[in-house]
Amino acid sequence: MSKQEISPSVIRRLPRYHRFLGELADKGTVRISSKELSQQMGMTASQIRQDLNCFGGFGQQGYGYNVRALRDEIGQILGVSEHRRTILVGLGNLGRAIATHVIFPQCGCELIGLFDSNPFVAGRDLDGMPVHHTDTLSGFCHQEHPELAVLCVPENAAPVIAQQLVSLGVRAFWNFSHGDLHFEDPAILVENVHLADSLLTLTYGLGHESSNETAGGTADSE
Amino acid sequence: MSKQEISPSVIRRLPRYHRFLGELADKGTVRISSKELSQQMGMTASQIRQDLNCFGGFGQQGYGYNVRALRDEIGQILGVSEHRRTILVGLGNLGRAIATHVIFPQCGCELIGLFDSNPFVAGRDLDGMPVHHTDTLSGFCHQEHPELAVLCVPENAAPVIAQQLVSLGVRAFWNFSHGDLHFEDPAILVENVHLADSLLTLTYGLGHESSNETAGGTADSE
DNA sequence: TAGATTGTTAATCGATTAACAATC
DNA sequence: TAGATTGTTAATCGATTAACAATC
Repeated sequence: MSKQEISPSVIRRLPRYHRFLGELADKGTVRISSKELSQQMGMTASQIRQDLNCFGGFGQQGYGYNVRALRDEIGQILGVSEHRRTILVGLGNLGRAIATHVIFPQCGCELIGLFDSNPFVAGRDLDGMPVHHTDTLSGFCHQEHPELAVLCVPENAAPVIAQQLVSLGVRAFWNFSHGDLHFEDPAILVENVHLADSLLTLTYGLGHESSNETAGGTADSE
Repeated sequence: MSKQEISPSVIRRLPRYHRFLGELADKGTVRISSKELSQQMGMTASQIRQDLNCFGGFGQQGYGYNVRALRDEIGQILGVSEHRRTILVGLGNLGRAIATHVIFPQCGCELIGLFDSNPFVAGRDLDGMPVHHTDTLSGFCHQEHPELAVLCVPENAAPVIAQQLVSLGVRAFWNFSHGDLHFEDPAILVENVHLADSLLTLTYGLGHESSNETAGGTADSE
């Protein structure tokens, strides 16, 4: 119960634990030690135990961890069983892909509305869900009270729409628009996703790979 | 010239510097001090200077940095002007969105081939680029020598295709398939992207936001 | 020259790893 | 009980911040 400021580094590792444990559970693995898990995940057993103990003693000495129970505990912490009311704004290539590819319910999110400012897109369906026009955002939010918004709009539109949504009660943004979103109010959560940034770390790595044989070969990327 | 093992933390910040400086340059800003930039980016001036000095003295005492020159230097380091021969495998929702949404040339990548195992997808076009069948990967690679592959295939297919591609000379993977890719050989670079992981950090934040007023409000997410 | 701001060293902070006593 | 493995403290390591001399 006593939540004592978990570090961001730990939080960012939780989804990965959840994923690995889910796959182990699916494979029928019942128990696992921090050592085994660490080898499979490519990290130290110490770190796993340290991380998990931020939240409580999920293991049992001499035995290890129950895979399914641990997965569920972490799922609980992440909130995968919640039903966060979520809207998605901007149904270009990326927006459509996010809407159909990301399994929102598995992340504790319920996609309750899709929006686009293009009248040729609004009015149509996407996978059976109607796409509304952005002009109707205000009315929709007053009725439906979404708390999370996925932004797949152009860079210049993002801050404006985000600001409007904040005034309509949205408290968290998953932002795919180019350009970082930021709010003074620390209660408004923002997760800026920049796919190109991720690609650039690869090209950086390739660029310096030709100057090989030189350094100690510590070029691992995960 | 003397490359002395840049830390991953620094490397991951480079694309963001590049982005901000690009926008400043577009706005016509000629010079900027580490202090000004730090305020705009939400970080310390110390960190900026420390980061940049891993690569050399790009600034000038008493003046600051020339925006355009610095942007170009960082672009150079990241390799944005390269022409890495790149293929994309898997043209489902996500694959199509990546192919059309990510501006590969801006990341130093040249998309030279699209592949899918579905015969109804292969043979068609995507934005004027032909989609080949995965069966033709081997022949294609022997001729075209791609060095980077974007994987948007299902989880179970990813390791198999990746292994095949490594044997065909591919040295870097931008992996969007569920499940992490990993190679023993440290010369093979992998960047695993898990969009759901990113979303889960938001839902985690929301989940604990109700227990507000308690902690010191250090809930910033960037 | 005086003012500003870098490049760089030193101090601090946080995160990771190692070690081991507790305990199943 | 003996063996295994956790929970947790202490040691190490790396990354961030602060400070300041160098210099434009």
